[in-house]
Amino acid sequence: MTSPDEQPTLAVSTVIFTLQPNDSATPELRIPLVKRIRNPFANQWALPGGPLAASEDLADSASRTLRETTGLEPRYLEQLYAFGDPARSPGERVVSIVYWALVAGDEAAQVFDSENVAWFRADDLPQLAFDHNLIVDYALWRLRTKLEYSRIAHGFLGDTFTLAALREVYEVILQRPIDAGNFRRTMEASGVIVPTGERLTGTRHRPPQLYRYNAEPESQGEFDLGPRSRPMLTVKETA
Amino acid sequence: MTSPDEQPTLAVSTVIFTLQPNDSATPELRIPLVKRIRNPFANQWALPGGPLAASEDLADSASRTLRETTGLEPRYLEQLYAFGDPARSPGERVVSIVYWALVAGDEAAQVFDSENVAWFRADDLPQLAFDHNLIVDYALWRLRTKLEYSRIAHGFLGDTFTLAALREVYEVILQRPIDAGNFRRTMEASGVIVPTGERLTGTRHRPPQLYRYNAEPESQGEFDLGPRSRPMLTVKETA
DNA sequence: GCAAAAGTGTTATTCTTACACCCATGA
DNA sequence: TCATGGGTGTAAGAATAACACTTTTGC
Repeated sequence: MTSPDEQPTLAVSTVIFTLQPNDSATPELRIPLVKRIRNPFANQWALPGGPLAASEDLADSASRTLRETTGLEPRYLEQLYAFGDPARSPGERVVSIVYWALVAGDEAAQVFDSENVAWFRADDLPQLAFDHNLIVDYALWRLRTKLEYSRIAHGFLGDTFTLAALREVYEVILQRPIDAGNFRRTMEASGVIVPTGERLTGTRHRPPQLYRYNAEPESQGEFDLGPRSRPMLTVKETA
Repeated sequence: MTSPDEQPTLAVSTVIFTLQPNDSATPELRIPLVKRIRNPFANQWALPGGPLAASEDLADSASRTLRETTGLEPRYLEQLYAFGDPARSPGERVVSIVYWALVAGDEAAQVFDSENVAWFRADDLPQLAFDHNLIVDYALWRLRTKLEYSRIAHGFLGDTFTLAALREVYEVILQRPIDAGNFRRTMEASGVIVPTGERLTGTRHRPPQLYRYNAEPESQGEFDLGPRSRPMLTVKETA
């Protein structure tokens, strides 16, 4: 065990969500995990992360981990929780500050799938190292909760998207069907999305309008823990 | 500055809220601050807190700080945020994990008001050490936001209370009047409170019913980050 | 009786939800 | 023309909000 007066180690980990296209009609919510190569929990899967560099901001550390694991930039990034139970890591006191992030599904397709990095279905994880199962469950709860009152869903999508695609994000994450007509009206009234004027062709039905996320605020009453180096890394919303 | 490979220091601080009875009719939202006795920021006011002890849980550390500062036990305690900007503490890298807490107003009256601890109105603080003004603002935002959808208001009150007292908590924190009739119906329908059968006498009007907080769950869909040593220290609600 | 707050009733309005139905396109 | 979602209309029901009114106490 740790000697009594030793300083706890500080680590930053990230729960990275993506919606990956699938053979079955609906996409799946997936997260990337890395295989540990040393003890404790050698050979078990764990959240990507690592010790905090001496002069690195917390969000930057999460962002870097995300980039190193997936090769992608987060479309949404927010601090989740600090986990500090003295018994959560055998042999050493580790306090983990955990972030959660969204990346666009089409970009994430199969990037960086190596021996040591793999994507798992969020609702069907193996036994993970440390308390990481609990952490993912909490992140999932947070994602679902926040999706209902906030404007983060577009974080799973590209720059433009149809209303059907946006609705599908909600349906997959919340695991329930949503009335298409009501969804359209609610979204349009909220001002969160703006029609681009373009339409998506090539479908075998009426070509749907494409929308873009509305960067203008109306910032839903969120508290902005800025300033940060990049606007992407505030608590609330991304550019 | 810090040498590049030095481990950051970990501290735990707490924003402690109370509603203190006042000469003017309405109570005031106040928080205790401690005067720093050493650099950096010597002689400036700061949030109570300190370095994390080697085998102490994060919430326990917050709870201990609270007890040492106010002599009280928290009626509600929740993690707020981890602040880790590399520049937030001159000369040394400090990551602070901040909790926020509610204590009952009548208990907090004037306890531990010494040379080095004083209670300040939450909306009228002096310039604080570090980034503590930002932290308090965030905690205030969180308190106000959470009060609207959660069942934490009784954390400011004693074991039993009148509906008028509970409503006053909402009115003072949210800074707007609330319809007494609608408030009564909403609260009673929610099942959050239960009449004790007792009435409060000694007023110069009709004696109001006393209520007690309903410990039974209906746990508003909160995620319980337990187990902890004491139920008080979960993320959601207290016993 | 009067003041003051407790407690109840009632209605207008807004928000939510369900679902019917027409529209535009590819095949 | 048919199948398939895109997109619009509408009405019932629930939740919210505003406010009038009755009740019970102390003085």
